[in-house]
Amino acid sequence: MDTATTSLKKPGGLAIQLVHAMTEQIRSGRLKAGDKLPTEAAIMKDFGVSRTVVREAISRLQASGWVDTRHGIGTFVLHQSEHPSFRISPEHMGTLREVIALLEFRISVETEAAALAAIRRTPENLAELQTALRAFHSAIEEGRDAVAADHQFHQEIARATQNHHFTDLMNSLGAGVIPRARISSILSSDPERQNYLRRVNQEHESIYNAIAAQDVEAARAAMRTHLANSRERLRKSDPDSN
Amino acid sequence: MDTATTSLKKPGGLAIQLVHAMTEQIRSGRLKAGDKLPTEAAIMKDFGVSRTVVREAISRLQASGWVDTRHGIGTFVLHQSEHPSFRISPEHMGTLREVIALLEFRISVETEAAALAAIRRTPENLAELQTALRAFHSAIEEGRDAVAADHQFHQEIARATQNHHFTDLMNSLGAGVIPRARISSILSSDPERQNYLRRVNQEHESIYNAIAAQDVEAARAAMRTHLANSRERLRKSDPDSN
DNA sequence: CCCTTCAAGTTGTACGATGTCTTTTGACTA
DNA sequence: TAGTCAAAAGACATCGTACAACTTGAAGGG
Repeated sequence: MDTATTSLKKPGGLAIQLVHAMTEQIRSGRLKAGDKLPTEAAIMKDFGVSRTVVREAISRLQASGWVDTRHGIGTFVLHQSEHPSFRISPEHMGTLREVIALLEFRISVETEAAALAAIRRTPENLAELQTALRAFHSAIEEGRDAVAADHQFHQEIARATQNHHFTDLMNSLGAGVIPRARISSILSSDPERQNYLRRVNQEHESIYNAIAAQDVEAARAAMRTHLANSRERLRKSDPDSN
Repeated sequence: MDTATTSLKKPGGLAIQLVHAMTEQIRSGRLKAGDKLPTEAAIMKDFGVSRTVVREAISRLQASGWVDTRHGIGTFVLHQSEHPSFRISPEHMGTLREVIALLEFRISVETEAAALAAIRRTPENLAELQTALRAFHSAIEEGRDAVAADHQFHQEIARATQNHHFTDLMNSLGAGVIPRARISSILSSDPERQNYLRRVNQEHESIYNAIAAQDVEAARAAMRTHLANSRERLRKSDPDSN
């Protein structure tokens, strides 16, 4: 009952097969970078499938970066450039020096994110920020872990920029990069730890207030202060490392 | 107001917009891993688009690894890997708005990178920067493609920070994000293009001089000026986009 | 109670029609 | 003759309908 007219079986659907067929044509060199693909109508006839399938296949090729389609002109093969992915691996966070380097990197991204957030934050963003702020505060007072709320706060600032690159980056960093998660063992005594976290909370509130007031420079400064303070607190906790 | 009035604006195609809307729902947590997406019919109604658009959007989400569809059952959100890698997918570079968003992100990273480079650059870094600068200059004068040299310059600044996170990020962005690669078709006339590139070269030299002089604030300002100018040049080339 | 069959729901594919964008062409004007 | 602009043609974008394939779960018969 298998209409094995052409060849292979049915891995998934016609669109998938078509994607494979076309990527193979590109890989093999029959279609070089810059070449124009046949029109959708031509592909329909060549492979004996409907326009729906052709369009879905091309759509996937676009999503994968193989081709680029221009309205009213055609679809073209792109130069296959490698886009190595950027990721923070936990193995790189072994030394204090590495944690500080990451903090330095976060300063660059998050100070600007705070500035943009101050301009563009929506009322919804403010509400989410306040939620994270409250969660952080109650976590401190009740002695619970505040790392998740901390990360949530920073992530919501990224979202308030309305620029998904900031969100994506914060997302890729994850909650594991919150330095406090690592030094909780250093600050052993409970009062000292609470005092430390209250200072952090205060810095968060300063950031929030600047964003709420749409004060760009204040937001930038408050975020830089916050992260720079984090860096110094780390340095102080282990002076012989640097 | 969550129903049909979730209407969207102009950029790209409806499918792209739908992809963004859905990825945002996943990112924000409204759709968690394992959740079932609404049926295609429901999405059609929610967003007021045809099934063609819905299917194309879902197809792209599949290609990007966000969701998985099972015939006769539905589409489900996949659990993202714990440390999602940060990656600029060509899918996101389709519209001018997206290119500008990326430029905005680069401003945040590279202004700080320039500042750090001004402090920490080694003589070797300076030599590499000058090499890139010369390559850029000669490429302009000889009418060759200057994109590679441009990217090289920015990458070398990242390296001069002595913080591998900046290098890694610039590496992941790749040369494909140099806006000029996309607007070369816009600036068709050769004199106009050369004039444009000479301005860029001049801005690069300002950055280099500040870094060479170890003037932190000047480096920061020069880089911000350079990227902000790039953004404005883009905006001017297509004013109705914003 | 188990097995079969069927119905409903959902995704997969096909086809035709219309809208929009770009390039080309050709008539019209200076 | 040369330049300009509008119409036409080619190609992608979106829409709507119809039907096929697949899964699940419930009804029905043994």
